[in-house]
Amino acid sequence: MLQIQQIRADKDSIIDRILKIRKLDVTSQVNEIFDLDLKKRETQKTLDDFSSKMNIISSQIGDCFKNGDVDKANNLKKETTDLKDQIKSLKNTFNSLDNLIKELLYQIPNLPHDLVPPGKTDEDNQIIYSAETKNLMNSDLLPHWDLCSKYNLIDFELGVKITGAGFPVYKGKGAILQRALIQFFLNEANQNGFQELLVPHLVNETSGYGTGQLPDKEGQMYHVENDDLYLIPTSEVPITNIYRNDIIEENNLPIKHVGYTPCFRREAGSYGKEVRGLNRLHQFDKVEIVQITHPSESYNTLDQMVNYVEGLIKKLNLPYRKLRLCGGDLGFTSALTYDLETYSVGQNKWLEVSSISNFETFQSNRLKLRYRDKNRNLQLAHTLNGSALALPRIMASLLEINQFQDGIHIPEVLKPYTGFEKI
RNA sequence: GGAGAGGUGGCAGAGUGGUAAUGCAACAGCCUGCUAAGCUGUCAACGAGCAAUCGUUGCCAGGGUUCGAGUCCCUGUCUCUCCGCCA
Repeated sequence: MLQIQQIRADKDSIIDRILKIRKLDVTSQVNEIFDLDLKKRETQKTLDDFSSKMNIISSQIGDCFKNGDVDKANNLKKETTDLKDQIKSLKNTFNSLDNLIKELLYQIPNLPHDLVPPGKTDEDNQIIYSAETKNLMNSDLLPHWDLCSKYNLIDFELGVKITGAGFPVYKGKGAILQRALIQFFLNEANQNGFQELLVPHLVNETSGYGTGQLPDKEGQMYHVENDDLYLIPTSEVPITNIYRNDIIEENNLPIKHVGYTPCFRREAGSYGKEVRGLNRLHQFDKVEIVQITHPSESYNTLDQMVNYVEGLIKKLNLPYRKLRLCGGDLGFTSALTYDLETYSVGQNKWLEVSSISNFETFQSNRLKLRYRDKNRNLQLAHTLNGSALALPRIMASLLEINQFQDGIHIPEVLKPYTGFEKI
């Protein structure tokens, strides 16, 4: 959530920027917030004055009772009745203004960074690097779903039987390969200074708001109504929320975590070949890296994280490309996002395997995640996260590009983890 | 799931209706050959003011009673103990 101070200071440039880069018009919401904020502060001033009067009278009454001056006390009591009503109604006004402002603030997306290209759809994303794919195309190559049934690696039908579409069952070497990838990603992250966490797969409503999934993506999460808990759509939610309401000493920054969890997404509205095979699932595995940094460091950190994830893809020998997301494609909470996509030779298309974002203070403001600076003042920290990596599409690309007459060859770096060299 | 007890600042821990003691830790300043100690202040949110500063709020959350609530009442929630169930 944007800080109210930003809107007070410079609301027009916020409106401009979101319109120009994200192609989203928030004029009326921002102006309304601005006006309501004025009213809110006015209300607080009167409320404070009245409360102050009330406090003074109350303590006078206390003194009177101590001195046995009951008549005077009773007279003073009469004075308070009016005051009391006014305070009550001012408080109601204040609270409803406060809630209105919050609701509206929740609807304003993050301000895009200078590097974000303007644009509406994924066609406006900037391609920063792309592997050459011409030589890779070959109509004999099978898509991964065919490979999965040919070698009995993943059974999509079985998942339908026991749960529903989008919940595949991994079998035998398919399951082992999946586990090997997870282990590989976790070990690499550990070696790069990310502390590993194993976190809950369900979170409460507050956590959902903390990282911004709520209210923006309400319909995308599975909701357990009996206990009012949500299945996590990414481990970003539990990991970042660990630091909700926390104050971190400046010299403990940056904080670096890695976590593996399954992720659950309802993916309402998805259909057709977009959801074929491993392309889009309701439950999938992901290793996620999260960092909390000093504001002055967050963009360096973002670059490092992107480099790190690129390194993983390179070690797996997968052709990939790197995109800088345009305003329209940029997530609600993000200020700058890079996507990494690996090439699917069996489908002749790019698959998003990682999304790495800097949220600046957008999440930390909601989370009240702060650090204490050199002057002992509290400042909002910056939060970042990225997939490192999302398993299903890596699996898809990997199976497809390593298919040969004699089977599927396991990439060199994974052999120690799988214990076999070929499927 | 049933019964009981409890939730107070970074931590520890007082406080049963009069406006949050005290200790430890941390930070800043002062003081003293050095160190230790000592003294003073700070340590949450919001608002007003150029500022020193001032006001309001804050004792798990939300309501209520009262001139006044950490304290009394109601609801929720979490923790602990006992019982039940269980990998």
